[in-house]
Amino acid sequence: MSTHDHRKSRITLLDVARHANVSRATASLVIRKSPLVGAATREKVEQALKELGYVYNMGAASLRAERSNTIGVIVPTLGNPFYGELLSGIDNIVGEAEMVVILANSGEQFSRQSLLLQRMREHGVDGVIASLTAETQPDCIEQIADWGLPVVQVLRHVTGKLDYAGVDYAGGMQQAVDYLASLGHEDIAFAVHGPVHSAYRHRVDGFRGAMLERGLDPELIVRVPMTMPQIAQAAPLLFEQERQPTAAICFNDVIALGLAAGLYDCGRTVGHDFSLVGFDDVADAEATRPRLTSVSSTPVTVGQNAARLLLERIAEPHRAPQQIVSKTYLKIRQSCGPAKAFAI
Amino acid sequence: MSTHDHRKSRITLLDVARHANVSRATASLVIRKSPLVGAATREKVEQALKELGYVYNMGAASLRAERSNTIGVIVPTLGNPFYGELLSGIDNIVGEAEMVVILANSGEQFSRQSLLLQRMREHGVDGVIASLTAETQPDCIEQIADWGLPVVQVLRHVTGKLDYAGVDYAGGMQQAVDYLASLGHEDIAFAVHGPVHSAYRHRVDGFRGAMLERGLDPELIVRVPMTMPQIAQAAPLLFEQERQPTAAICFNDVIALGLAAGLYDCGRTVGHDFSLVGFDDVADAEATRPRLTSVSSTPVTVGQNAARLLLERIAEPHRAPQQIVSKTYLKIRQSCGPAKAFAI
DNA sequence: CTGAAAGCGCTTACAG
DNA sequence: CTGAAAGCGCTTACAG
Repeated sequence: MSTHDHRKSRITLLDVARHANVSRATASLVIRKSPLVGAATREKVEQALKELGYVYNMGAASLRAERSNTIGVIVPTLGNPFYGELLSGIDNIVGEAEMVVILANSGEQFSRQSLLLQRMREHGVDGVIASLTAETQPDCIEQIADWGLPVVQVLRHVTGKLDYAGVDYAGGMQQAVDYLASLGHEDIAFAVHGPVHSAYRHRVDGFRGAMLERGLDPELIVRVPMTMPQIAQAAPLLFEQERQPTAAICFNDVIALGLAAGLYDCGRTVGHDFSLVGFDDVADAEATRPRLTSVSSTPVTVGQNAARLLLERIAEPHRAPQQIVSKTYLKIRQSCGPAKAFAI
Repeated sequence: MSTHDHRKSRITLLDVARHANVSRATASLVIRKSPLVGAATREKVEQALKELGYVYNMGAASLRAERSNTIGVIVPTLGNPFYGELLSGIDNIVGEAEMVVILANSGEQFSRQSLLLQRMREHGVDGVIASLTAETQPDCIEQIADWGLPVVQVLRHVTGKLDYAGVDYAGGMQQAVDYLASLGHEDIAFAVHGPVHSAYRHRVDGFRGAMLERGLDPELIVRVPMTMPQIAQAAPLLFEQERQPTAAICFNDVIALGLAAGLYDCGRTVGHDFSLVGFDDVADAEATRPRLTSVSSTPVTVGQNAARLLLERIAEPHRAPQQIVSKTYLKIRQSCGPAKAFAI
């Protein structure tokens, strides 16, 4: 193959060293900003570096140093803007540490996730941040840690033996329920969808707990489809329950936005005839009318936490597993109003 | 540092070869699925691979083979869901090729973009897909190609000397203008924001061209802010122009969604009092009421095109620069209605 | 179809 | 503070 025949033959550290009249080891020290090398020598070498247009070969360095300055990130989807923000947060911190992220998308498929994990291992990543699929068993993921590959779980918690950065979903649910209750709502639905992972269970448990605490019926849980138009069409489901809810909390903003649209289609006025609380507080929560009240789950912060946890773990492989659970906060806008009796 | 002392000492190809009673070169051939090796030998080696739990060391292979099976992707932001979909498309194709993507976010900053490009080069990526910042000059990016690093431009076109995968923005504008004109609109605004790059200019030029073609005033271009709430607040700007528009085409759906909200706040009924066409057709276009009519720019497809172009370029470095410009299509929903005279 | 040798470009002890 | 040597784990010609 002539794949690389246009590639200029590489300038190596040895070339630089010769040009500067030092040994290769010295040049290496200069590059890595070691304090062991004298100012004059450093100067000479840096000059040579520039004159020759030297490019550091991370691959070669990795091979020797057994560290690639690369971390893997596995997300279950890139369709939800929430994950874009999470990635932003991760990218911030990883970039600051002069490392680089290898991104992959599992599509919520366990088998694909395994493949990606394997691929990342072959690429020699220094660690992995993953939002694991619902099917992931604790031993599966602990085994990866046994490979010597640090893993931090993000958003979805599978095992207590590994680091985790997530969101206090139960607390968020509590905030949503408290708020609706303060407006007089008693029949509150919880609209959910998607695979049943820890983030799902924590939300459901949080909802049930908060409702029970107030002596309210915690069983008004309705499952809706995945895509926007389907969710909108499913809005009438809310009223086919045994008890008629006057408000709904949504698993995420995708559902909230979809239901808001569907309720509109049914002739309901959100914030007046019916109250709606979203979850995540994505950018578009601000763009619908009425503006969507939503529990913010601060994805950028969660991403940053996960990245910090991973960097710390890499530096200190044997410390006890850490957890950082971010508080949510309720962003009150216009989609909720006081409860009132109304006829269908 | 004891960073890696928990790492099991690695099984190498040599270990495998010994275990299978063959030479290292033979084991290497088996791994790379070369047809040169006999079935019996292959069997033996594959057995050994499994028994020892061998993990391929891509880093070592890269060093020797001068190919990392890694490609770099630089996006200007991760906040817009549009880029999430673009990444999905890239990830598909790159993953199929058993390669991996290194992701970075330039934040629309040229200096950061330069840093990232350099970093990717040091990591030895086989090529880069980049949505370049507005300040990027042709020579800057051509120089990168001179490094021997294949680059494909995505969405934003800087130079004809390198591959490009994009969208027929001018065609999309034509579709939007034609559609609004067919509804009787004559005073059509174009709402824009953000940095002035090729994708920006092509849209503006497309708008102007399409308007002129019909003898309509092409100068109703209004700049709005970047964030959702600010855009909504800026909606009245539409009516502070010399001529009162009865419709607006938006640079992207973020603007369209923001303006739709702002128009609602002004007491206008979108699709009735005022017509709105978005651009990109993101998921939420389906979720607002009235549903947003939008020019779809098929981001997943564009991502796939860019990735294919890059893989081809890597295989064939000397072929002429290619361009793949995807057609847009108008997704008609509910946000446009017939033009009619109305008093403010 | 298989083997022995060299080398990709670094970093790491070890001397001095 | 600097240098000479070894080696990270693979692939690549080159023989046979």
